[in-house]
Amino acid sequence: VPSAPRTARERGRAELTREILDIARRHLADQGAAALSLRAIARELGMVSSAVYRYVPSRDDLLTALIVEAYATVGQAAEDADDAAPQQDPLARYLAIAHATRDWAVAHPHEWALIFGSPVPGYRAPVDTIDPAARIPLRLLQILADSPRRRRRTRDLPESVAADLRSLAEQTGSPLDDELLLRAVAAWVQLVGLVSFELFGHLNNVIHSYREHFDAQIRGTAADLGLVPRPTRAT
Amino acid sequence: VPSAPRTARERGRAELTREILDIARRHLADQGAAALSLRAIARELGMVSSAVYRYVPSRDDLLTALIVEAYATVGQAAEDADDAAPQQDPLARYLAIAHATRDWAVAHPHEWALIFGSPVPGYRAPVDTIDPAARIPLRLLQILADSPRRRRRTRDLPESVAADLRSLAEQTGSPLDDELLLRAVAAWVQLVGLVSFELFGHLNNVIHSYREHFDAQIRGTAADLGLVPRPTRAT
DNA sequence: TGTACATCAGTGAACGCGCGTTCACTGATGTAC
DNA sequence: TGTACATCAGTGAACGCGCGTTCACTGATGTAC
Repeated sequence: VPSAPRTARERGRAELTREILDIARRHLADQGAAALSLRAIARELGMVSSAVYRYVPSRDDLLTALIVEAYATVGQAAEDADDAAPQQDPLARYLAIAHATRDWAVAHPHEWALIFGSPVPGYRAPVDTIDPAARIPLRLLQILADSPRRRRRTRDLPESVAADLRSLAEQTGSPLDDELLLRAVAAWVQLVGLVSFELFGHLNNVIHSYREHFDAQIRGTAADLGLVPRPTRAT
Repeated sequence: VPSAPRTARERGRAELTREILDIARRHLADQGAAALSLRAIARELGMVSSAVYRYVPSRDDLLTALIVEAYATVGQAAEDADDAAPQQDPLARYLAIAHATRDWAVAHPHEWALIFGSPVPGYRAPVDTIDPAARIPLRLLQILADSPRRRRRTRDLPESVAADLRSLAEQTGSPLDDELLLRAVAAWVQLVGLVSFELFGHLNNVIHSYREHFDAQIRGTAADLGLVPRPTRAT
């Protein structure tokens, strides 16, 4: 962990590094990941293309940084929305996370495609992306854990699936039973799937009120998960 | 509709056209859509690159053909599986379609990514892709329509969502009510979402028994949809 | 059946464009004595 | 405070690669009389 930059060199380096990331982020947002090019970034900086290599080891590393950043920002948006919701109202929290995620995606479609679309050809996600990618699903698990649970009939799951779910529970310290864990995974898949369907055009000509449809679907799942709204008291 | 080819020229043309599509399909399967190149195809054919333009108007048209083909083959696989299932058993039909879809995707990951991943940059899907893309979801609607329905409490949906669903019912001639239509859309999103999560690596380190997990999730949704297994009679 | 003409497949060259990455270098900035 | 040396940012040229698409052309195949 380096301390605050001192020398002019260090300050310049920090600033240029930031600037490169800014430009890369903008190019990604405008054109998508495939169009991301170190030469284009250099051009915009008024530098020669090889100079960028003083700041970025390779195009793949830059892409990795953008992926991590995308996961981090959408995760942050979701967490902020969750924190701003009434903590005793699991339904409100669930809706807050879902809508914050969708709102971010609608505002940053190429970033969304980068992290949830088809993997970039020839690119393999490094370990750094695992933790930031887990932020939203972890919150979903927490909401379920914080929420009052009614007993439900548990199905018989194959041993292999139950093992995967037990291991998930251990890794996340979740108190949920297999049935709820399975539904939690489904909820996460649904959240991402709904947003991707919208952004990738798979609901063209079918759904027009995207936000309302999304809301209805998410509420349906919340009900299936047993998340109930806090009782409103009449005044 | 041209009749069966007669002249040597026509036969040659038909064969080469087929060959180009074969090679394109193979390149797509091996390397993904981004790596698809007319020059590479020409090279493999032992032709000069410009010759390919006698058979294919442009790279985008070739890509469109591959997209349509991918939708058609996965749709066909799903329909075949449905047709092979006992028609009076909606659960069996639902499972058959789901697994056929997943099996195809696992066998053709790049094709799957082409149709359900992020849209290819700079490419806009033409109208030709709409019909083939609708085959599987249409089957899902049919299964639900063919299946005995129990009354369920319908939620209050916003007018805009209800309108979208009514219009969907009209376009598909479906007798389902809003609640079931909404759940049918959710089921379709889930099916694609689960497969994409598996193929795109979003369940890495979480789920290992993909097939069993998929099966469990699909069965859960089938139960929520009210699809019941046909009662087995003891012999 | 034979000839004149039209069709069309495939060639070869070119246009114009882009990219990631390496490497020897100059000159400015920073550091140690 | 001043000098010698080390560090490092940015240059410019190059390597080696790829792509889609157009266009004038030759020569083979097909067709109409």
